Amino acid sequence: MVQKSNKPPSAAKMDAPAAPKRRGRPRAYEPDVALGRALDLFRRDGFSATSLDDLSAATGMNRPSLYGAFGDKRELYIKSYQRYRDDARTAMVDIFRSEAPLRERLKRIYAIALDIYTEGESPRGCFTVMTAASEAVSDPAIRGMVLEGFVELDKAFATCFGIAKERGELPASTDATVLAHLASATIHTVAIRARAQVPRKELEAIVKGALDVICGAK
Amino acid sequence: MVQKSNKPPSAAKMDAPAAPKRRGRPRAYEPDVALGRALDLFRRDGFSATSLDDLSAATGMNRPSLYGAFGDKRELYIKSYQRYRDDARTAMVDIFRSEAPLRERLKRIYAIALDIYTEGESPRGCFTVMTAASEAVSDPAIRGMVLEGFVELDKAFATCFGIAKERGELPASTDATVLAHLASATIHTVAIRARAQVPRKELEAIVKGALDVICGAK
DNA sequence: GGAATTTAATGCGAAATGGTACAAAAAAGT
DNA sequence: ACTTTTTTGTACCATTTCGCATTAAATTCC
Repeated sequence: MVQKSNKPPSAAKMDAPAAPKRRGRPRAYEPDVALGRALDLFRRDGFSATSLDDLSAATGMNRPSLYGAFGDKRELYIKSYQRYRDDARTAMVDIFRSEAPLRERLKRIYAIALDIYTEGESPRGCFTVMTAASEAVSDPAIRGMVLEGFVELDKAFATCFGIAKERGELPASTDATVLAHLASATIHTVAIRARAQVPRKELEAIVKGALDVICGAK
Repeated sequence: MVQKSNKPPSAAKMDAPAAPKRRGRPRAYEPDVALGRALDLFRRDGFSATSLDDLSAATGMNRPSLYGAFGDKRELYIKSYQRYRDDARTAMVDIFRSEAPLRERLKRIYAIALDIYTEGESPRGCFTVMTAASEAVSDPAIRGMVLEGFVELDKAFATCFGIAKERGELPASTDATVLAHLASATIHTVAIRARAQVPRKELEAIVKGALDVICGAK
């Protein structure tokens, strides 16, 4: 029941608040790394195929601690999904805002997406797609998060293309929303294919083809 | 435990082989409609959230009968998936082969896809996407089927675009494979979004935009 | 009508599941 | 030293899960 911290907490607070001197017995786990482990499991097996025993083993926390720290299985799933989204967002937001030319920005976005989708050996893929496909979508709160994820990505791409239009990188006649949907579709198709373990080379080829159509053949 | 046959078996043998006079007690279920019900359940809840009790209730067959007819849960899932694919294929194959102009053919293909993805009220979506996202992809046989589904769709689109090129509907410089991947990506993105209950109108708008890019704005 | 055969129906059982009660442990406050 | 507070660890409970063994029913063949 001990947590080996090989993977650093992605949202590690660099400014440790100087040990707030909590009152009772100290925690034997670090919430950040525990949540990361839970996320890995949920991502591999989905919501209902992941048992609390599995989660307990993976996080190094026993069941009651898990419960106390994150709530029940559903809440833990939601928190895992939020964490996943936060990580993905922080990995991409700088690139979306960068000054680089359009094609370069898009290339970097897709490179990061492929990193996320293909890391590790067992089926990974995209948690949003996993969640959408799960029975958990019948939960309105979870479905809301998924929808939010879709529009967030669509918007990011849309503003990206809007800026490119202003810069003259795209003809003035182009519809930024349409291109954004195509760009999201490309994200989605590689996400699903990655889940089925299509090799990264093929995914990169699909991305390249999409970029040729979107930005104009290089 | 009785099967109400409101939904006709999609693969109904029109030529009933004149009652082959089976030997023992007659079946109380019709395998085709039972498989259809199982398919509906798996599609709604995924593999592991669907219990044999659920399946038994939905099919009107008790557990041992289910077992005898289709094998264990995994086999039933696989057969459901095969059935889904067969239905989808037969719904689309004629359109892929039709003589209609490119854009018309594509419009019909996507219309059928949206029919499949949005029918019913509870989350439906695409079984291939569901399966890919499920923990079942770690099963090599199932993963194989999913991959097969991807290439089948890619190929169908690719030959579609190849023919369009020969007909002069597309510039000779277009890469049929690249467009095929884009067309598949559009299928995938609407499949996922449909699962999250994005209204059909929005899905149709996404499809229209993609068609404008693929075939040239109308 | 009776044997053979195929299916239905009941229900059992071992394991797993999500969740919790409760006592022991480890720290800080007094 | 002793109380208070927080967390851990064990064990448990009720329910669900998958799979099967067994018996009862319905039909054909002889």
